[in-house]
This record gives sequence, C-alpha cells and structure tokens, in this order.
Amino acid sequence: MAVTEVLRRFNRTYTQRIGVLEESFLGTGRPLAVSRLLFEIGSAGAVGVRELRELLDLDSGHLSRMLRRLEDDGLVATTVDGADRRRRLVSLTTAGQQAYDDLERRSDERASSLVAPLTPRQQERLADALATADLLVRAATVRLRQVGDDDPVAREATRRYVAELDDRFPAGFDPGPLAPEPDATWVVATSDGRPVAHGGLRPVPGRDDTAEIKRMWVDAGWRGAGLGTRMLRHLESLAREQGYRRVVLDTNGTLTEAIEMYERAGYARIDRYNDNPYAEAFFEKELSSAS
Amino acid sequence: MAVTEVLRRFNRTYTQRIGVLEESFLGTGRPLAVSRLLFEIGSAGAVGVRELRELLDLDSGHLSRMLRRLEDDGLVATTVDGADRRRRLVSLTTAGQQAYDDLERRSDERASSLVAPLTPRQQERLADALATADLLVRAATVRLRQVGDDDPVAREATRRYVAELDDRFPAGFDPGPLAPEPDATWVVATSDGRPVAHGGLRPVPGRDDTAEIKRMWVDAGWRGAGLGTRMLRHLESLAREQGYRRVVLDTNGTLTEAIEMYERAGYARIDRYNDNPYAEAFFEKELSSAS
DNA sequence: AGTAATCTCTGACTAGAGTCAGAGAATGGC
DNA sequence: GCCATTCTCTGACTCTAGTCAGAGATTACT
Repeated sequence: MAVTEVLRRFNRTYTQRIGVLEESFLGTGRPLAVSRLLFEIGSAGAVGVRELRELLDLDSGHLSRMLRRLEDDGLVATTVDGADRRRRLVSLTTAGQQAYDDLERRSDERASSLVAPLTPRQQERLADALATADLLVRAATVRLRQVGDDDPVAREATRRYVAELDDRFPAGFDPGPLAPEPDATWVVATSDGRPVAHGGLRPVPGRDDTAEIKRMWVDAGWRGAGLGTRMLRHLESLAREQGYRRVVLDTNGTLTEAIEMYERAGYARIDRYNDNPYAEAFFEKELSSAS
Repeated sequence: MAVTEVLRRFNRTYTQRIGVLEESFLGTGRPLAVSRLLFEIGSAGAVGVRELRELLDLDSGHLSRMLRRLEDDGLVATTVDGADRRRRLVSLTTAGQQAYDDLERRSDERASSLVAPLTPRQQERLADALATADLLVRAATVRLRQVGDDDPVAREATRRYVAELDDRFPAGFDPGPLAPEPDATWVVATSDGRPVAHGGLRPVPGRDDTAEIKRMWVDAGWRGAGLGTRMLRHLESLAREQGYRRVVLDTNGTLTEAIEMYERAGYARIDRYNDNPYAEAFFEKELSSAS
C-alpha cells in the first residue's frame, strides 16, 4: 500500500481514537486551548509570551486573553523581562504547577488505558512503531534554512558540532579560534526551532570551480533519518547554483557513518588537499547539472 | 521508553504536523465538520441520517443543520427511506461527488507533500510503522460485547465464520441448519461497528462443571493483533463467572494458527468428546479462580 | 385502536476559537 | 534625539461547534 494511503488511513484511526488524548485536557473546567497553553508553559518552565505565540502559532490577542484567564485563576504569573522591558515572561505559580501535574497525570492515565488491552509484547511493538513513525515524521518536517554564522541557532549547532568532535576524537578536538569565513554559506536544519543538523559551503582559494563542504553535523538522536544525505544534497545544489562544478570535503577516520554516507552519496576518495591535522579522509564529487 | 511516553510524544508530533491533514478540508469554503460529513457520505455511498449520527457521534440538531447546508449548496440530496418513512437517506449529487473527489485529491496531495522529503526507503519504513501502529491501535480499541444470536452483527460474524471454514476445509464446510442454542452466550468484537472476532460459550449436557467454546473466529485482516487470545480470555472469564471450572473446545487440523493459539493459552489436548465430523483436535483447560 | 417510542427537524441558546485594528510602552538604528 | 519597529494588550467582531427542548410525522407494541 502506498505511503499516502497508509498515512491517510492512520490519520482517520488516529483522530477517532488517540486524538481523544486531548480529552484529558477537558474536565478541568478550562477550555482545551487554555489547558494546552498551561501544558506548554509547564513543560518549558518559564517562557516569554513571544515564544509561546510562535510555538503555538496563536494570534497575539487570543494568547493575551488566555494568559489573563490563567492569571485570574491564579495558575500563572507574568513578569516583565528585564532584558527587554517590552516583553513579558510567564511562569507557573504553585497552584499552576499543581494543575500542570494534574494534566500530566490525566494524560498518562489516558495513554495507559488506551494501550491496556494489548499484551506487553504488543505494547512494545506499538512503542517501536510509533517511535519510528515519530522520528520519520519529524525528519520529514525538518526545515533547512540558510543562515549567517552569527545566527543564534547556527551558533548552537556549531557549539554542539565542536563538542561532539571533541568527544569522539581520541585526542580531542580544538578548532582553535574559529576563523570567520565571510564568503561561506551556512545551512541549519531545525525542528521545533532547535538545530538538528548543520553544514556549510565555502570557496576554495585558487580553484574557482570548487567549493568545500564544512562542519557537517547531524544530532545524535536524529541519525538514521536521512538528514545527513538531505543536508549534503542541499549543499550540493546550493553549490551548483553558485556556479561550482565540484565539491570537496575532509573528515576524520573516526566518523565511519559519515564516511559511509559520503560514499553512498557518490563521493570519491582523493588525496589530502590541505593540512588540517584532524582530517584523515578526503573526498570529491563532480556536480552534474542534472541531479 | 515506556509505551505511554512514546504515545504521548507521538501525539504531540502528530497534532503539530500530520494533524494538519485536516487543513485539506479547509480552503473549500466549508467548515471542517461539514467537510468531514461530506467525506463520510461520499465514502459510504448513500447512508441513512441515523447511521451518520452514530458514526460521527453528532447531535441530531447539529447534523440536521449541516445536512441542510450541504443540501443548500447542492451537494447532497435526501430522500425518505421507503422501508421506514421516519428515516431519511442521504446521497451525493453530481456536484457533491465532485466536491468529494476534490477533498480526496487535496488529502492525497497533503499526504504526499508531507512525506516528499523522505527517501523511498524511508517512506516505506514510515508506511510499515504506521500500518503496525494502525493495526495495534485499532486492536486496542476493539470492543467486546455480549450479544444474542439474533443480533445483526453476530449474524454477520457467523456468516463470515462459516464462509471462511467452507473456504479453508478441503472438503468444504456445511454447518447444516445452525441449531439455535438457547443457553449459549455469544460475544462479538467490533471495530467501527463491524465484527472482527467472534466466539461463544455453551453448557455441555451432562457435565455441570464444563462449558464448551464454540465458533471462535478472527477476521483475516486482524490476525496477529492478539484478538483471538483476548476473546479466549474473555470467554474463559465469562465461564468462570457462570460457575464453570473447565472449558473444552474442538477444532479442525487445518486451522494451525488457532491450534497454536490454544496451546499458548494453556489448553491441553484431550480425546475426542463428540462426533463433530469436522473436528480433529480436542482441547481442555482448567479454569483457575485466580487468572 | 390507542399509546409509547423513534426519527428528523427547527428554534433558541452558549461557549470556544480565532481575526483585525489600533493603543501605549519600550527599543534599535542612524 | 527622532522615527520606525517591536511587543503586549484591549475592544469589537465573526464563525464554528455543540446543547437542549420540543414539534410533527411515523412506526412498534399489545
């Protein structure tokens, strides 16, 4: 059966049965949207109103009114953000924390009772299937975005990239003062606003037809979802758009999954082309105008 | 990770991303509920208003108004049910069929674009995972209901049970005139109002402590979801409630999955205890008061 | 034949969800 | 320091979803 069919069938099953997980928000005397808001504030600790609006994609008037309602009920407290006094921060009061815990408990109970008729083995199968579906659906909805290297999300991605290399390389990894690369193009993949993959492209001095792929990184929890390949493809097509006909990259021998991915993606080994002390494997790929 | 956690995590991913499949109902100038109604009428062909109300669990006033809206838009036509002139039947007009096809197309497009970023292999994995989740969620929400043997759903189940045996037994299966069994208890498992499994319990003449399990059947599309075992457990606990201390059953050697299931469930082979010409294997199980 | 029950529909509501314009306070860029 | 912009909030709406009571036609029960 085609994916779309399965997806649509599942969608119907879902809205009819699991969708009712939402019901756990009801019976609290508060409308659904307000409960959902409370849940979101509780999960995040203290949040800015701005962030809430973006996260839940709400109209500012609508959100404001719902916050007022929660405030009147004594569940949240809002304070002015010291760093930018136009903004306001929202956090749970003690009563709010209690209401949040109550929502958590209801949701857990609802979920438990839903799977209760299944045997332990079936519950395990269901958990596996849902975890796979979750990963893939998230992966499918990841957004690739071109950013400047001063973008906060790009910075976070770079920080995590460096941290991981430092962790995996036997001798650690010290990037030195990361030289600013004014001509580089950076791409970050985000999910729910957090970076999950990163990569860049920079011109190679002296070779007009060649760009180098830099700082390829995929979050550990997201491996196996094809994000690396997607990032690579994306960078290649950017390179093509910028007029390059060839890309090269270097990598460390420790990163075996990465090397496999490069080979699968049509990269061929070449000789060392720089003096990067951490690099042990070097690759190139000719960019056909077609693909 | 525990099932409930995975389920809840998936639930959030889902409502944020796939849930938007509903959006395909929008942009048609009709509210969501009305579109959903149109979709339901279109899937079913012609339906009674009564059935729609039960299927979608709607207030009669609400449904009536929505139908009127669809009628005013020229999408559906209602006629009086000849068999019971209180009832009304709804069917799509030509324009309605077009609107339905349009909804179908939108839903397909939405589903396709959602999975488009995935590789074919990932799409396949997603389809597998969702199909598994779908089966298990449906199985978890199946309802076991005690019915009289004149219940229309029970009749349908029996008809399909007989048809399947006739199909699988090398020499076919002729139940003869199915003798009414006034003292029997019948249980049917339904999903969306359709029978998916069936079984019964009847006293064994001359042995007060023993009941016989009859007409065990699980829909072919539902095997592997543990429905048979659940039905068996359910019948056993009914037998216990009715004061029996032992159950027996007979079956045909062709039904290997069934035999395996009985053995897994703690049934032990015994000698032939009746002259049923189709029966080749005979089982018993002592009912402990505990389980 | 008479009464209770069933089915659909209308009228009269309420509450939730969301949109849009604009006011008032605060900030950033030049 | 000035102007444009950002952020939150209020007011004034619309539309959807859903509830409840009851009317009128029809059928089921005995």
